[in-house]
Amino acid sequence: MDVVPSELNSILPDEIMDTEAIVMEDSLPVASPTSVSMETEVPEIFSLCSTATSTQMTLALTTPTTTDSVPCTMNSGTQLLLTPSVSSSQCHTPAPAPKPTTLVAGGLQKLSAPFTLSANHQLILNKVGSSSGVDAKSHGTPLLKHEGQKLVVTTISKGGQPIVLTLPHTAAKPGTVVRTGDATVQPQQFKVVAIGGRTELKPVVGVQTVSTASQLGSSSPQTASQNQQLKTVQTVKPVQTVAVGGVGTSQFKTIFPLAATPSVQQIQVPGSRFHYVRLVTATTASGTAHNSSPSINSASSQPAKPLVVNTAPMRMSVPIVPAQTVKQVVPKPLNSTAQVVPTQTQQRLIMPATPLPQIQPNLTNLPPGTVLTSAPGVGNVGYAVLPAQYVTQLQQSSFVTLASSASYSTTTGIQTQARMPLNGTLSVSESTTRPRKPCNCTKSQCLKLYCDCFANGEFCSNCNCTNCFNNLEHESERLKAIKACLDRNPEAFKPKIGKGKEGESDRRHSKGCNCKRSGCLKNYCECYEAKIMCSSICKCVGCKNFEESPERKTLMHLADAAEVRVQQQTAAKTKLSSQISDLLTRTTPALPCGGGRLPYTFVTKEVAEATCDCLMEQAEQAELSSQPQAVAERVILEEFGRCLMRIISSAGKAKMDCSINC
DNA sequence: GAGTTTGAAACT
DNA sequence: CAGTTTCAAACTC
Repeated sequence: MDVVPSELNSILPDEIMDTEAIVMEDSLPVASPTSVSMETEVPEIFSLCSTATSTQMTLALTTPTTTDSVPCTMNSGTQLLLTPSVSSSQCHTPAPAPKPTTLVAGGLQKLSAPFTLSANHQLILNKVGSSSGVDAKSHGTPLLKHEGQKLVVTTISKGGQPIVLTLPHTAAKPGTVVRTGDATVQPQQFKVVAIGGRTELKPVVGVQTVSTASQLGSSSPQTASQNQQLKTVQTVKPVQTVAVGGVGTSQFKTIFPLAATPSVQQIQVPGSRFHYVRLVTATTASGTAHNSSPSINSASSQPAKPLVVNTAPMRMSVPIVPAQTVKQVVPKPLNSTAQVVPTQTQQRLIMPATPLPQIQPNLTNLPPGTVLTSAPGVGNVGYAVLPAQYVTQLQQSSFVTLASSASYSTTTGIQTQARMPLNGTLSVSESTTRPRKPCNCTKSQCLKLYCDCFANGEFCSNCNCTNCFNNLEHESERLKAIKACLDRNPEAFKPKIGKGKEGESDRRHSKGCNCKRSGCLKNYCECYEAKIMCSSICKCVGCKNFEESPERKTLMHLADAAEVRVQQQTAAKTKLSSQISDLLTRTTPALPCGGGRLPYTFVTKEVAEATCDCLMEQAEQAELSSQPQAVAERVILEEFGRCLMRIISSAGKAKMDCSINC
């Protein structure tokens, strides 16, 4: 079974091939958190076990703290449930225990399901009905045959190391987890790459097994499978379901099962904010897997509510290690809000329905049914590169839907359909929370690092650029551009502002600036723009952006003063607005018909004028009658009293009338 | 808003 | 690797 041609791997940046995130160790006891030696901050034990029945198997994700665990339950054929897990090695399904022969320590089971470890170190569990799979020995890889959901796990390691494997299965063949690779090797690092495809499965974590790998590497597939035992699976970090090396950023991994046939694998480039999505066509899986392939969505950082993922191709998102960087929108935990709604002809993932600040940008440019062509020269394998931000934006969109058409007839393309917010416009919140400015590129097609969007790993969205290729419609060009940038500078997409050396400022520019005329006190300077001081690695001339610089201090003071003024103005405006609002509230009848109006609200201009007229009339009469001033004043006051009485009487009458009428 | 300045990125 | 060109953002008027 051909999973991912090596030629495709060759296209991808080398970083993808790096394996640093997860250490795999063979001798760990089952589900023993304390014994885990992986490079984890908060180790989680992830156990995979199945029930004796064919209907359900459980993927239990546990952690010593139990706070971040997200157990997964995979229903045969149709659903994978992620449910909280407390214990570290228990199957969560209430089904009877598996056959004794497959039972291993901690309730885990041997792998009896077929799988394929491809030449490029991808482990595939296939829904292959027959046992005539690839000859494992001929490929130097083991093969297990299994009639369960197809599961693809890729190490992407050039070294080709162990992999992990998980798999659900039928009653006759209890779900199993397999580990491949040579167990005799030292603890190894490997990267679990996105799993996807029709039968997309999320590679949640690294996996540790107890099996001795020699069994796997040298024995026949069947033998290997019998000897394979799943021990533990670990995530690298609490919120992370896919271990990835390099400088991570707050990101999601997402699988876009965009077409019915091709599987999708997602790859995280260490240190890159791009998400590589690899489309894989399982040539041997055949269409039989279509309706029974489960999708596994890996654990999120949040305590998990059950997450039901349907078998239909869908998009899955997995949060990865949050990083130091910053410009990115904090990914929305996937925990409980994502749902998958399968349809006959389309697979839809309805994203969290909560009000979301970010909208996927360039899907606005995608007409429904946009086809993403396969990668040139790679046969029926297509791929796409998605920036993390984009993924995040997608996830945060209330209405984003990526769908694949079941009627899609070829295996060389991906059909995507984007559904935008109903109003088709960005919300206020989204516009205000947008982390970057729109670009204005005109000549670079937004495919060079001149473009901030591209440099930040984002698709252009609501930009003012012309002839923009930084979108899904030009994915192939975009991919080439990314590769070109990475060829020039492997760290091109890594954050420029990183940690400084010990003793230095916490943050400093990774390359330093080269300013010559700005004194590093204008935003031309990347250091100044990032609000950090120049460091020893800067090559700037006439730098004034250092700690004791009087110019810098002056600027800082001015900036502070300006900020204070802005704050004061804001506060004043807020206060005034509040007062006006309060005044309006007070002068607005609390009840219709004036029933609850305050007394003074009855003294309108007309009433006041009428009252004055009455008083003036009394004054004139007193004057005409030559009354003493004291008498005149008394008459006027008496008239004023009567006026007040009339006003009060009228108010009361109005209130009564209102009460009657209402 | 048009024109200028600036420095990173790209190119040679 | 250095010099030059291209580019888009920052800035000025």
